[in-house]
Amino acid sequence: MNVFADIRALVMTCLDTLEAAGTLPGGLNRSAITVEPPRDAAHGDMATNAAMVLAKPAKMNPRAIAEALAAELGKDARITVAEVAGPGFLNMRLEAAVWGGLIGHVLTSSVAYGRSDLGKGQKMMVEYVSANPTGPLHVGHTRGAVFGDALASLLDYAGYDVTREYYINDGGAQVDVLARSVYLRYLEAHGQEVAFEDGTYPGDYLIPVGQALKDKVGDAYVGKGEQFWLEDVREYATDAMMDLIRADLASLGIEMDSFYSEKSLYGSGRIEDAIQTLDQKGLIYRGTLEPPKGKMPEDWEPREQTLFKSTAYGDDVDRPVKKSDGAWTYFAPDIAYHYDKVERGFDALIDVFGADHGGYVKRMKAAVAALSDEKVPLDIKLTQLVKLFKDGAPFKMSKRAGTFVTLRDVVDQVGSDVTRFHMLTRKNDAPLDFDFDKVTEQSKDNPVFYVQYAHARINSVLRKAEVAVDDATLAGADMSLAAHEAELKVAKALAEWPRLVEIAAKGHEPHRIAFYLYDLASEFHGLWNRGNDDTSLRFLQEGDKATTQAKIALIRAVQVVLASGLGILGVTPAEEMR
RNA sequence: GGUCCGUUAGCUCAGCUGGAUAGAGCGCUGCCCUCCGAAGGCAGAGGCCAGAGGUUCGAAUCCUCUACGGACCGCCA
Repeated sequence: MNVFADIRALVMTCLDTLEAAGTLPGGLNRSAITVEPPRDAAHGDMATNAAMVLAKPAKMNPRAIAEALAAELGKDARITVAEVAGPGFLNMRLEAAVWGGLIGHVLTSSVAYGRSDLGKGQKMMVEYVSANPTGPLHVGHTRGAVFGDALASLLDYAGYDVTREYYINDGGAQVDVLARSVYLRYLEAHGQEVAFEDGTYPGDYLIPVGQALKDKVGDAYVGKGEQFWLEDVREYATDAMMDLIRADLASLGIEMDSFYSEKSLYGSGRIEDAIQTLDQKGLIYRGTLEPPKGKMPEDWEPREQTLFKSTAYGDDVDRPVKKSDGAWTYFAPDIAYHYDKVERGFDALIDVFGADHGGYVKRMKAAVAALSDEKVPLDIKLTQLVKLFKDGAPFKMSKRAGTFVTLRDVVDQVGSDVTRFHMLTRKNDAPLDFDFDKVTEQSKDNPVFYVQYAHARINSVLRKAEVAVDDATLAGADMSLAAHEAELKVAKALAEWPRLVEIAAKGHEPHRIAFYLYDLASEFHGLWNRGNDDTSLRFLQEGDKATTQAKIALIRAVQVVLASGLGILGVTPAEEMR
């Protein structure tokens, strides 16, 4: 049940009637007609722009259309007032019973209230994290992980068939570096002195990996050249790193549906296939790129390469798929990987990258557009930097100084719920401040706490109530007993939930959920506070079971929606505050 | 030099894809709370939506240019 959609449908019906009566010409495009909450609640419960949208194509005065439409809408039992305002807005007030009915509906639907069939079961892939398997995840990855996971849940809630995937970059030179680094730790485990030169990973996290390798193979690799051990150690080490990463993700409650190995593409013919497919479309050629404008790299010299004509799909320059020595660039397996996504039958793709990958957006979109004949849309969401603060002062990360902050450091300090919620209180493309002290503060300033507190507070009322508080009973409560203007305001906030889910899902913007939850919590706390002055607004009305039940039904409905929203964000609703 | 992102109250940020008098929290100012629901509550001040053009019934939102801040910019992943 979506009250806004219901009323929009009613507007459509009324327009049909007007057309049939000859008041309006037929065949007008109605797609731009919206039914929304007005910015100022004093204008009513809902407003439609129908008259203004239709005025031009109908060659009629918007106010004339609005007045005819208002008369028609007024005939519906749900509408108490429909009046024309300003240039042709149509403001409507709804019968209190509509809001009361909504509460019953929320309680019988539970988490299904707000679910949408917007996605119509379309297959959608969200690729996220995809960090190189060379070490534990750090703070930057954390934001991408949380964002991607919440986005996936949101799309699932909005009716898409979602697959969560991690692309393992295990095919490039960085995993050779990893293997060499682990080998050094392996020698160390055998009691040798080793030096970590530039270009190796000196992190402590590889010590147990070197030890485990020793336990597994003994001294088989000691004193041997790379040709004997590199491949084995590489595989062993990347597996170990992926175990580490999986555990990191699990600490945030993230579980991928699948992991896709870049390495598996090499030698399988898939890269060749993908490039050949582009070639057949006339998009592959041999050529030499112009030098980059502005700052010229010192060792730049023109070289002929195999290029993808990404400019045919909006990129700024064509991109190399083969290096001058004939080996694939990193871009080639990426193309093959995305081709594979298309071939697996996904209707739409989303990639979540860190902002430092912003330069690859156009070429990746170009590749997918070319490979899917522009049938499969690819949206790329970039997550901006996380700025860490401790005691109010910026906290600089440095590998060298040992102040490198991992995902695990953050989760261990503030917990998964706080981390996840806070990371979603900002748009993905705006930088985010993360203050270790502020995010755990128990005050109204902290949205995480404020939303959780609302949920817990409702629990506390439910515990104290001396009436039946199961949802089935509450759903049957006489809501006319909780129809004070302040209470209707809360019900109206609940009515916006399904609409908000669709808006957030369409825009791929999970942060909207977090902001909505804050607003809803704020409505609830506001109602609670009014009960301090006006005892008739308190939820527990001694000696009046029917009224108490109606009031509890209202706040229990709030709790249902809070729980649904928190569920999308991957945050556990708090049962009580410590 | 180019591309992408950002610029909204003193500060940190929302703004429902073009709607009415642009919102929230913090901070500030003034009231209220010392028994029953204050890990606070109520009210107020505070804005040329970076700037300039354009598009139309209507622009913080769309287009162009400019300024400032950030990220990235053959053959590293």
